[in-house]
Amino acid sequence: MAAVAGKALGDSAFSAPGQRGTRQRRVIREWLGTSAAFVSAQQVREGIAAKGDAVGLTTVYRTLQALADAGEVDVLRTDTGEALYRKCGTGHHHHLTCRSCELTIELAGPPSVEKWSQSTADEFGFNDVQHVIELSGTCSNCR
Amino acid sequence: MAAVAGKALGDSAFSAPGQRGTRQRRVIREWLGTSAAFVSAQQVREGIAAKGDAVGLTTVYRTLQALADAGEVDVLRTDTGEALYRKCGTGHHHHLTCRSCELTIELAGPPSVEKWSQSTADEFGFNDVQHVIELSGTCSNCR
DNA sequence: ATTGACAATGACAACCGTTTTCACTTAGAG
DNA sequence: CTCTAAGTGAAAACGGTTGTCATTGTCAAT
Repeated sequence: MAAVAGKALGDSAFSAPGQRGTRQRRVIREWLGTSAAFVSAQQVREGIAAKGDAVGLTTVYRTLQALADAGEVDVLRTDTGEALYRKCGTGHHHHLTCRSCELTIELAGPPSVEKWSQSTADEFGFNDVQHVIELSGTCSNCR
Repeated sequence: MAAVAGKALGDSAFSAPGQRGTRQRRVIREWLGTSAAFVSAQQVREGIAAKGDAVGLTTVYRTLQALADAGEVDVLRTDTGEALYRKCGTGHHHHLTCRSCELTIELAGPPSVEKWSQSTADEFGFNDVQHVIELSGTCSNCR
């Protein structure tokens, strides 16, 4: 149910068996690539509409979810529960976000967390640990 | 806007000017104290109802929010956007949560993060940094 | 003890992001 | 070209949360 096959199939995602290449998916992925910030599903739709393309909100939600499942985008929740998406660079990283303007900076984690999280997991008998670190503060502009 | 004054006022919260001591608030705080896990607003209400007390859902939401603002409870969001609350121990801490059963363990942070987050914030010109670390994994029971 | 002002409550409706439904369209294999 | 299952999207459903507003309760002042 959850897991999508998604093997290595060249560099074009959505080539998994039973997945079709449609205009909508192409447009959404392209648009995401141009945005550096975290955006909501609605913003994606608006951004695309502003370019003259139209994609149904339902499709935006479904596509973003698929991208998230495939690990192509990061997802995070605002404190109102809204989901924000962002095309993520390769590899593991964390975020420093301005509480006022939402400016987000991608960070490498502190060198020691990997070890710490693993040993903590071991200590409590947990497997497959993942860690998320979010820093928030007030950026120089919003000071 | 974010920061709440919350001075030392003895050990009774809800003593801020213009705040009254009501049955509902007492009951909610008491019930929270008996639950070690993260719970939703609805669960709080049900738990209280099961004890024979009745509190309106609206009041539960408002009270939990007030407690969260006052720093008396931790808030986190499930991946469905639902808010979960938990009476937190004193001081700063993090969580290790089982992705399957939601079992949550309270952790002290790795020793170096404080320094790291401060220096990272400095580097990017951010003030008032806060950090959140969430570890997730599969606990031994859910293996 | 009584009063009165205003905080608090709670049933209910509104909100809003997200998901489901379902009839219609379309990509792409044969 | 044809066929079929995947994809689409408008609209409705959903579910957690927040707003509304008439009523109730607290507590300081009397």
